[in-house]
Amino acid sequence: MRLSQTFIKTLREAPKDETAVNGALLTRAGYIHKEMAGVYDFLPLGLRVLENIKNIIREELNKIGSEEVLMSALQNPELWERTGRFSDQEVDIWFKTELSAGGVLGLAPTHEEPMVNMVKKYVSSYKDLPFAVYQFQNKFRNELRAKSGILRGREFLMKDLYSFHTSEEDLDRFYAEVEGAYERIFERVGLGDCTYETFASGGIFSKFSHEYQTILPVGEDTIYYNDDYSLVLNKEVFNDEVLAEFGADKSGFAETTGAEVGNIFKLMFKYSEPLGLKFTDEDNATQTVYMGCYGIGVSRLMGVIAEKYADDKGLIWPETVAPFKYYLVGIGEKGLARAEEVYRGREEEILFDDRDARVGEKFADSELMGIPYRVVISDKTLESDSAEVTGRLTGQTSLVKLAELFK
RNA sequence: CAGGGUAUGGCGCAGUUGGUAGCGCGCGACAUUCGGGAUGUCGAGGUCGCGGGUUCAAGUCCCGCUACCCUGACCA
Repeated sequence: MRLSQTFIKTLREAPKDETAVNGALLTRAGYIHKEMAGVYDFLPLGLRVLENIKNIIREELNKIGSEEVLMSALQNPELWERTGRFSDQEVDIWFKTELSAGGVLGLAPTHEEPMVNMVKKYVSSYKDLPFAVYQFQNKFRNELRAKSGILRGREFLMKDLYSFHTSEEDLDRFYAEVEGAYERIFERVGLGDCTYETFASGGIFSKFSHEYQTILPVGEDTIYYNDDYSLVLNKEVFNDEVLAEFGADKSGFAETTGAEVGNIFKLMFKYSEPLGLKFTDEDNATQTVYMGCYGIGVSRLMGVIAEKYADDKGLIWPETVAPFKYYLVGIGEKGLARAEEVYRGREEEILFDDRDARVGEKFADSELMGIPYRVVISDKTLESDSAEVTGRLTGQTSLVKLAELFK
């Protein structure tokens, strides 16, 4: 991508309504644009990061045999009334809207009901099970207070996966596979060493759920961990009774804050029962489908990575999610001409700063945007037929022969 | 939702005792520059969140509203 052709411009100062690190930097660097509290647009660079994260998630979920779909945001109240979840008393974060001909619709805060309802049409025998379906979709939640940039929005991108089984054993089997996939996902996006599977309240349908918490100062959850992080618990289940189950007590645990980037549940019959998702087993008996659901807050994940990897100069994207791998700067007539040649054919991995601007500004922007490698070609570097490559994370510079630049 | 705070050119800010707005960045033109957001000259751009009120006169005082931020609560 050529910087001269994008409509984005970086800002020296963050708007004063963006105080969170992720919101301030992502806005300054031109990744996101705020529409209103908790509602953001993703600009070309931001969308690329989002897509990179999505692709990592997609790869790992496909690997464990789940299928991607895309469901609607508009919801039919009748369906949700069957589980009692359309009531504002039961679920107090609904956005509701009206049909012009009369009648209410909801904007989906999650998708258990429509997913079960959709799947019902295709499931009748044990031979149809198991399977798992997921989507990347914008969720709408009427939060009382949106905050912290894209960490907690009213409209946000979520990956939600649902699995369907003939037995609890099979549900457990798949649940473990998801745990493995999640571990790989967080590892790949660069949060592997600070994200922990955490025990949290499972609500009324299971003893625990698992949350994936990334240790982060601005995280909203309070979590407790032991010496080697082998046991991490959300504050909501950090009590003597629960600890006893793990043969532990409160001593030896330290407190910190985390951002919930994922959450997985064994739903069992919570939705399949009221919505009538049944199957016929080998003995011709009618049984209820076992379910699990597994979420990842994709846009929040992007915000968490931005928070985690940043310094006083700006963002520092891990290569796996960076919008571009290289930030190319040509200096002087020869340097510029050579940069043009280098750029050609690599438009997808190079962000070419071909603007008529001074190098200082270009360098500052490359750092603000957090592109992993800055490549500079100038008279000086051309003397040795090389380019200067500087790592954003390390700050280290080295001369690399042009012929070996991308090897 | 409770408490606190803020609303003035695209962004960040200033505006004294009420007398129809000023700075930095950014933007346009020209010139000199050109490996760390350069310098100079000229120029465009706001009627001060919205609605009412007081007054000869309101960004500035009064009333109401809205939006946004922070802390907490909430988070199915």
